[in-house]
Amino acid sequence: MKNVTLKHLASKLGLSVSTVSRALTDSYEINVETKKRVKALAEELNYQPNPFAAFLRKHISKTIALIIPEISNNFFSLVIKGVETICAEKDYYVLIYETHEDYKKEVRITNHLIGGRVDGVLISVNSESDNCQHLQELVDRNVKMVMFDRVVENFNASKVYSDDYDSSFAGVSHLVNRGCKRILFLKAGDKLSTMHQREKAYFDVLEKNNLPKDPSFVKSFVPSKEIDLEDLTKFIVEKKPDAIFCSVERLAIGCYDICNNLGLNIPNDIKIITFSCLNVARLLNPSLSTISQPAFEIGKTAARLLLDEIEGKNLADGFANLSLPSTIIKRDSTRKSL
Amino acid sequence: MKNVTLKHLASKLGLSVSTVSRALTDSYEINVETKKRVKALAEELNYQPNPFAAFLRKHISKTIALIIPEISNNFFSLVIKGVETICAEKDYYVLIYETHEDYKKEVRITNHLIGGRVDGVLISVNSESDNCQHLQELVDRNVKMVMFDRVVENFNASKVYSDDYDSSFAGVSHLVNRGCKRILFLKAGDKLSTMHQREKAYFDVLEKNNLPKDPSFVKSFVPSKEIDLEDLTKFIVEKKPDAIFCSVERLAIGCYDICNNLGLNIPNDIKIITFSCLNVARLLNPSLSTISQPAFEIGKTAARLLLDEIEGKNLADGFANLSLPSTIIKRDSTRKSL
DNA sequence: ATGAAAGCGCTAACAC
DNA sequence: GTGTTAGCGCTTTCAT
Repeated sequence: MKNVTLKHLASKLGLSVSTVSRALTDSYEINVETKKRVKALAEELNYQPNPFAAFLRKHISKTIALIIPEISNNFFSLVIKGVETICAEKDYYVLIYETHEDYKKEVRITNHLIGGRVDGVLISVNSESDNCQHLQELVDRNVKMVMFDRVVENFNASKVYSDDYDSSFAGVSHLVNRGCKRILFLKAGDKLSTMHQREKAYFDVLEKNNLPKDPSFVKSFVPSKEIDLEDLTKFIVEKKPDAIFCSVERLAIGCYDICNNLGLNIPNDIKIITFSCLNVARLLNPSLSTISQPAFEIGKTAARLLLDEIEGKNLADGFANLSLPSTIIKRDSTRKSL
Repeated sequence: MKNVTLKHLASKLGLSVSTVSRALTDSYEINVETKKRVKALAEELNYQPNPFAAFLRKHISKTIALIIPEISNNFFSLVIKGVETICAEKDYYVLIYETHEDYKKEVRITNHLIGGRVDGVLISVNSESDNCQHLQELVDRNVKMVMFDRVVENFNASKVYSDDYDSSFAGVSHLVNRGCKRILFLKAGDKLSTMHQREKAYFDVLEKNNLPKDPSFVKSFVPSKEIDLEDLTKFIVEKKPDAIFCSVERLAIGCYDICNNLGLNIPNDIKIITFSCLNVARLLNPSLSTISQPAFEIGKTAARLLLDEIEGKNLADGFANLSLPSTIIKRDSTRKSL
């Protein structure tokens, strides 16, 4: 069975291609009866317009790209869900790309998008680079862009992120309130503004509470690599922390494993809190205290901003800059020690 | 900045469009020097071919669709990763669609794909329907298809799934070996062959061990809905099981919560084993025994089959039918009772 | 109210 | 080797 085209419909109906096209788009100039006939046959043969041909004329693909570091990650898969929700409503299609935290892959992807494959891009940048030329080029070629979560501070685009500073401040303060004095901060990457915010909050809490601010208590991990558990174990043994503030879920999971190995009791020996959207955090042993970013909302908000921009419903005053609140949930991993 | 087209390049170089096109595809008929000049300029201006125009000529989009019930699900997000891995290698692009277990959405999606948007489709069908006309229509219009995990038995397409019967048999046998006699089976949906396999294995184990085969010990949940915890609680209270065999992770999580509420100890009062790809299963309280399907492998294998089919590297003998082995991991939730 | 024809950017058959 | 031309399926002037 061949695909049904306008031409087919036209010849079957004894009409011209252009009439059929107009009938299907409900043009006011077309006779009501004709419209009915056309639509009936289109329905019957299940005519589906060829999106590529339409694009070539209109330069609108009704497709956006979603560029993220990793799909199998609770945070990002919730973001995807949010994006899909909005795009489905507005009949946009979503192309998902993974960078695996690799700058080169990110460049390859954005180059690929230059050809005019998509109307816009939602991106959470990789954590390894601060060079944004490839992003600028996309924007220059009129591909709309909205950044989310991992945003580039000095880049001209709308941005949606979470309240990294405030929620980190609350998280570390919670540890201090539980009596912790030797708090490690485990970072994922050095270049992201999100990480800078979290680190700043960490030190500010220490300062506010007159606790020593020791830079050697901060350790940075390369997000694209497996966590080096041996290395982390050494670090923990050496620093003898009474708490760990993790900036990503994977680090907290690693800490759980290490504490189990070392026979350290959570929370009596060490308390742990982490950024995470893990839905079974309450069922862990012990249940894990989390700072949960509003991933689904971030996805929805970023998608809405992007589609508005694509459709010209632009904000009068330049770019949006939205911070959405995270939720801090205190569970047993930061319970008072016995 | 306008997008760079072949026309631009051609006029800048004083060549015809077709020469430029051929130079870029490394046609043997083009002068080496010319090729160099063309490629240099293309590089300089970062020329990216318009994929829509190319498609319109060649009817090859180098894009496939991946249709799954849910993205934020450990199993499916690993499948996505597998698919992406293969497709990235071969320079194919992946369009991800979610059905949310909704038959109508699935039809809407497949209709959308009829227009010629993709060269092929990877699908894990929704669990609510047994009508495959919409899938047949896609295939009829020459869109290649490979089914994975949730396959339709009597549909003509290559299929990749896991060893549902064998792994279920092993899982239920494990419970019986631990001394369990009142084992509940919690199903997700009634229409999928995967569920039939799992159910058959469940009853076969009971029969083999001369345990009563009581159909009222099987309960079916609608996968698209939130689990009704009250209802499930009643069921557990009424049946007084000593073990629960869950066919999806969400059900096991629900059981954990219920046992916590009822003050039932896992594994002493009730043992639990479930199909799941949860990577923190070992850290739950108690650690959760799982049957883990090879999600990443399933994704890779299905993608390979599909791309081969698209590129005409067809299997001589019709369709592939591959079953990949799951891994059963025995943890504390099925530990011997004290 | 309908049709004819041009053109989106690209490829490929056919000249020369 | 390179240019000319037609056409993929669609939308959109411009005619009628």
